[in-house]
Amino acid sequence: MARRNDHSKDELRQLTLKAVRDFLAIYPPQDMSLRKIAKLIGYSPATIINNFGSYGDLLLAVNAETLDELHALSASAIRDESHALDKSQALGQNQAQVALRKLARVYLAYARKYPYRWHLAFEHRIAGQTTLPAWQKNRIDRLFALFTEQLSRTGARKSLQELHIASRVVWAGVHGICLLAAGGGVVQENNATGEQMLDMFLTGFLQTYTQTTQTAQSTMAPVRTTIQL
Amino acid sequence: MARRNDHSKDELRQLTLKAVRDFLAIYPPQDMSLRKIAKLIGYSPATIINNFGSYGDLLLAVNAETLDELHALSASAIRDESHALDKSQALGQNQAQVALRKLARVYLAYARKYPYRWHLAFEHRIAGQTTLPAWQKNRIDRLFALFTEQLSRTGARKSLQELHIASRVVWAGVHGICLLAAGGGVVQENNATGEQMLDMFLTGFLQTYTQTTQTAQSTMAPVRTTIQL
DNA sequence: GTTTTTTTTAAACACTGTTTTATAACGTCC
DNA sequence: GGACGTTATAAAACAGTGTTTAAAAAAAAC
Repeated sequence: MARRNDHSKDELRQLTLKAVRDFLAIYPPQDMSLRKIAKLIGYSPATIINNFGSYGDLLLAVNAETLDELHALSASAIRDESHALDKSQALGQNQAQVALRKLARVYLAYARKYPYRWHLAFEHRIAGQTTLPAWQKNRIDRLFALFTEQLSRTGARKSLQELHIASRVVWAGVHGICLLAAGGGVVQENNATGEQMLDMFLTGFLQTYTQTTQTAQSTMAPVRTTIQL
Repeated sequence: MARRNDHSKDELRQLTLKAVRDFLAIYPPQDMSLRKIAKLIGYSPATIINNFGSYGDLLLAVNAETLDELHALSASAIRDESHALDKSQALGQNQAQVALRKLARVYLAYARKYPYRWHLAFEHRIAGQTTLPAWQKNRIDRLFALFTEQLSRTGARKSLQELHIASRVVWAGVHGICLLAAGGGVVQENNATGEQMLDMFLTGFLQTYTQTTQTAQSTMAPVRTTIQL
């Protein structure tokens, strides 16, 4: 009940975060609790709250780590394609497509290797928090930017708006496929491998995306603007 | 503390389910609790548990309703395209594509209209339950089947395996886009409308899917089979 | 050596889902 | 009609949750 000075404030932060990582390597998020983590690191629940603000903020900090790690892995995976000075435009276009495929693979591999942490980062909703803090939103945007960047290098002539939408579509597709392939959610898929699904998705999307011009794309009229249920 | 006989067993079930629906029309799932629902229907928490087995089973029952409703809306939305006796094969192929677009729109409209219930049905994981019961898995499969059925009518010559994968890809894409467009999750998108994203996704996918033959599809070699993190 | 500040926690609080136990009402039999 | 078993209901207890409060001990400042 008194100060121990075993660890500095930052050491204790890292210690806590590691405990959460270790826990989520074995057990799903819903089995985790503030008190269990406290017992794991040998401190009281109140100490963790003092350092992070709340249990929700602790989860937010873990998610920030996860997003950083995923971003770092993604950026490093496409560094070759991304940084190479293109000899020809055609080569650059191909490199962009290869890079997008690698991005997708990294996502899938990550979701498979750290399913609980991945799940927590993308699905968790802080209780009272209606909108997540800016520093967290920036991390999400940084992930989107990787897709946007490569899409802009495919050589397809698109408006900025279409590029923006396309990056969201690709991200959403990859994310949805990872949900199916990495399980953890309600829906789960065993017969089809994640790699097969990613390949089919990207092949289909990129083929049309790179060969359709801006106007031709928008002439594909929607069935109806909105559906009223 | 004694039997009241105000409602029959089944009436009480319906009463409880309606209370949950009403609650989730306003408040997110994480704000809901067994005790709040009990207070809402004027019964004790133990009564609900007696009728449903556990709080988790109650949520499962609500999710079953949600999946049934979504399936019914989907099936009814494509009934015209689906049941029309095709005069020509080309017409049938086009009808299939229109049907797939409608399916996607229904999903998006539903996710927007009932975001909390939609979210709960597809993301919620019952605490101790590692696999969900068969009657729930069947409901998911029935949703997939709607996509599979329409995809098989597009006229694309594919193997059963490819058809299976394609239906998962389309579902995953639609689901991912709904996650972005309907919010509720960590990631959220405001600049691009869900309709735009769905159109771009389906246009891209269907164009390649319907024009590529089985073998040509599989010649598109993957970058690497698996990525080691 | 005294005072102030900082770190830490035990205990209390208001919740949560679940189990146990008791009781009141119903249906059935005589 | 009265006794008996069954069924529905809930109050209370239980073990758990995140959070707040208050107190105490160690470190730092003077």
